[in-house]
Order: sequence, then structure tokens, then C-alpha cells
Amino acid sequence: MDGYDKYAFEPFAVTVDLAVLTLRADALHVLLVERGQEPFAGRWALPGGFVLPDESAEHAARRELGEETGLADVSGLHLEQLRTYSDPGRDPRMRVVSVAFAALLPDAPRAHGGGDAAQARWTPYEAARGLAFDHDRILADARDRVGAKLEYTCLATAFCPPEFTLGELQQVYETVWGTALDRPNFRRKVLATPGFVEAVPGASRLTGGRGKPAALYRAGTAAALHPPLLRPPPEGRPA
Amino acid sequence: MDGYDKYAFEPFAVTVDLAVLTLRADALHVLLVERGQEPFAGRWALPGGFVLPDESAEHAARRELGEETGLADVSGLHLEQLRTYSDPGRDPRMRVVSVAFAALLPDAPRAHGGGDAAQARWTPYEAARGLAFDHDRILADARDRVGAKLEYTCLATAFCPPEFTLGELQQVYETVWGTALDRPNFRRKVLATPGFVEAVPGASRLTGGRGKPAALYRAGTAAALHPPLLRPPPEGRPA
DNA sequence: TCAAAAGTGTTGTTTGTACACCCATGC
DNA sequence: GCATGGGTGTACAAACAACACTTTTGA
Repeated sequence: MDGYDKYAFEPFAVTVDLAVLTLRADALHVLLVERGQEPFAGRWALPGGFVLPDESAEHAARRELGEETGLADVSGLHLEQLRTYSDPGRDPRMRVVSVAFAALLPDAPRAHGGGDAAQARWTPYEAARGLAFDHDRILADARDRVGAKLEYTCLATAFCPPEFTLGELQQVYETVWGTALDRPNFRRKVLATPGFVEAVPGASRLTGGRGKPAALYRAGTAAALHPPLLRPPPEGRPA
Repeated sequence: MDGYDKYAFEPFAVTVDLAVLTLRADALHVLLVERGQEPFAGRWALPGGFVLPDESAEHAARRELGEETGLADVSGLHLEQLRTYSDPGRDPRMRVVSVAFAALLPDAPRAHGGGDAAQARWTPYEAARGLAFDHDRILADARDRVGAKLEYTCLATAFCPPEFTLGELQQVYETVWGTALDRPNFRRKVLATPGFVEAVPGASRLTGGRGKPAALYRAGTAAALHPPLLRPPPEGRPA
């Protein structure tokens, strides 16, 4: 950090890459853009872009999030830094260091090709393979991180609309983890955690067209979950 | 990412900053270097340096770790990316984006002023305040991360020498968390977690000069802890 | 023989899990 | 009525926390 010279080193480009995740039809979806230019022209990639000279990576990420999703207000969306990818060869053109973010959306708005992307599309997570650059890796890391954070934080509400039912919240866990949970027990755990959700008095909503209308809840103020809501251990290894 | 030009944007410098943590005399210590030049000349800072044109941030971090600690072999040390700090004003000289890492050492080697640092010194965590740049924040984030990861990973062994006693392992938890743990229960939890530690057959060591020699263990192969070893919730909120 | 540190046992409580069961609604 | 999804109760098992107790060493 000492003996500096602005141009002493080969310039690094700093970009942000976004893993924008949402739940659609009970499946995890990710927002992808089709690349219009080389390298990887025609391939799908995570949305992203350069960090501008006078903004932070967080600012750039939220700016890109607005441009790519076409949402008017992205200020309330959950946006979280994942990690930074800096392998020298990750971009064939030049030295690009990318700060990756995960964004969580309650509902999938229409995808539209905003910014410099040819087009944007919501893709099921399972089908999002063969992405440009090291984006397969970034996407996998995003999913791992989100799955892990569901256990010990209130992150699940970031996938839900402002008012949601406990069934919808449970669906978040089941979809991201790919496991079924016992409904009565899930309900008790969530309600027993102070600050996870708060009831909307009197409100209720029909979910599947049939059945008893479910009570509505809002996200609470707590950030961490004590005790955690552990996902069932993978088969074959009894705790 | 399209329509690129190597020099179209103001160059970003990319650096790494290291929060090198160890346990010394049952207290968390961090390696600090005294800055020799402006800005912040004479102030203490986390060790770090530029990422070279042909290396990743991880490579730069391990290289700096070797230079700053003076250790011959740093290949086995735990080194983990924390997050990236990119506020436009964080370095008054120019645009510097820093990828922060946490490094965990089993034992505090002598600190020596290596590289471009005037001198390096192990400082108790509590006394490390008023650091240069945003290093107070980075250091606090490192401590938070390490404390949290002790709960659900086998990270604690990274603070221990190759062979250690369960009492020493417990000391890691107690020091980082600042809480006392019940020894019999701690012992059972650790031994009940497959892959956390493995016994060294027949070996034992006297720890406090007195008392029964303790059996020795090595770090196991597991990375995650299922179930987690939760720290006692802060007073006043019964789980 | 005592202090100190390691290691084992036991007991009561809490938590988790796997269900069975009732409730409200649309068809 | 009946299928569907929401919500409650309960009983067994596993896990946890607190603490008494034994063992092995140095002084």
C-alpha cells in the first residue's frame, strides 16, 4: 500500500456479478442474460457490470439489479455479498476481478432485456448450466450460501411477498433445500422464534383455491434464528 | 462487460488485507503492522498488499501471510476470504478495492517486520482500535465471522497445533466466544461429532504442570458440524 | 495428602419428531 | 360429502445442561 503510483500496476477492472434468485412455480429460478458479444457470445451468463469510479460494489450491484430486473424499486430487496472471484484467467480479455452478490426476490417479475444485455430470462436453477466465464461456480456458491443461511437466519422471508402464509414460508425451505418438512413442527418452530414473523391481525388468504384460508404474517425484525432451523441431515448418517 | 476497453475506466487498485488471528495467553491476538508512510503514517494497520497482475486474491493473501508472519510454510494455515471492501473513499490516494481475508494460526510465532511494513506486532484483539483505513471494521467482521463459524464448522482446530488436547480445543471456544463451557458436555459433543477430531493412540500431555495428562487428538476430516455446537444465548433471552 | 486437571456417570428438563386429529373452505 | 390445505394436540425419543464423582498426575 506504500510507494503507490496510480498507473504502476496493470489496471484491474472491477465488476459485479449477480445471482438473482426467486421462487417460481415451487422451483428455484435464476435470472440469466444472453451475451451479445464475444467472448461467450450467445451463451447465458449472470447479469452484472462494471463498478463505476465513484460507487461501491454494493451500489453497483443494486444499480444493476434495478436495470436487469426492470423493477422500479429495488431498495427493499435482499442483496448480499457472496465473495470475490479473482482468478487471473477468468476473463480472456483482461484482468477482471468480480465481486459476486446474491439477490433474493419475492416474486418473479417479467424479465426484460435491460442495459447491455441482449435479453434476460428466468431459468430454473437446475437448467442453468454451461454459463459464461466462471458463472456456474458463482451460481452454485450462491445456492449453497442461501441454503445454509436459511438454517440460522430469517432470510427465507426475503423470498416472500410483504404478507405471506406459513405454508408459503415453508415452501421456501422445502424448495431451496429440496426436502419435505413436517408442517405442524415447522409452524411451531417459526412461531416460537421471537422476531421471525409477526401476525397480521385478522388477515387471511386462500392459497390453493381450496382449503381453509391461512393466516397472514409479515417479516419480523430479527435477523438471526436462535435456535437454528436445521435441515434434516442427508440420509444414512444418523446424528 | 461488453464494449470493453482496458483503459476506458479509471484504474482500480486491488489489494488484500489480512486479519491474522491467533490465541496467546488465552486471549485473541491479531497481527498488526505499523505504517511507515502517509496516509496514516505511524498508525497500526492490518497487513496486506497489492494483488499482482498474474495472481488471484487468494494467492496474494497467502503470499502476504508468509511475508508478514515470517513463517517458512504457510500452506497448511487456514485462510478464508471474508468479503470485499470497496467504498470509494476508503483510501484517500486512489480507488482501492480490498479483498479481506481471515487467517488462523495455531501458535504465535515471533512477529518480525517483513515486507514493506515498518514493524509487525501481535496485539490483543481488545486493544486493536483506531487502525488505519477501514481496518477496524474489517477486523470486527473477521472476529464475528470466526465466532459464528465455530458453531457449525470444525474451524476451531485451525487455532490448535497438530496435536492438541480437548482442554485446549475448549479454550479456543471459550476465548473467542468469551463464555465458559461445561467441560464434560463439551467433551461429549466433540467426540460425538464424527470427523471433528481423531484420537492419537497412546499419546498424552501434561497441560498445566499439574493434573492428569490429557489425551491428544488431531483434527479430523469433517468440515461441517452436525449438529452445531451453539454458543450460549446472551443473557436475558431464554431459548 | 492435597491441589489441579482429565475423564465418567447420572438425572431432570428441554427439544425434536412423528403422528393423529379437528377446522374451514371450494367444488 | 369430500378433497384440500390450515391449524392443534400428544406421546415417544433424542439431545442438552447441570452437577456429583472418580482418576491421575506434580508438589
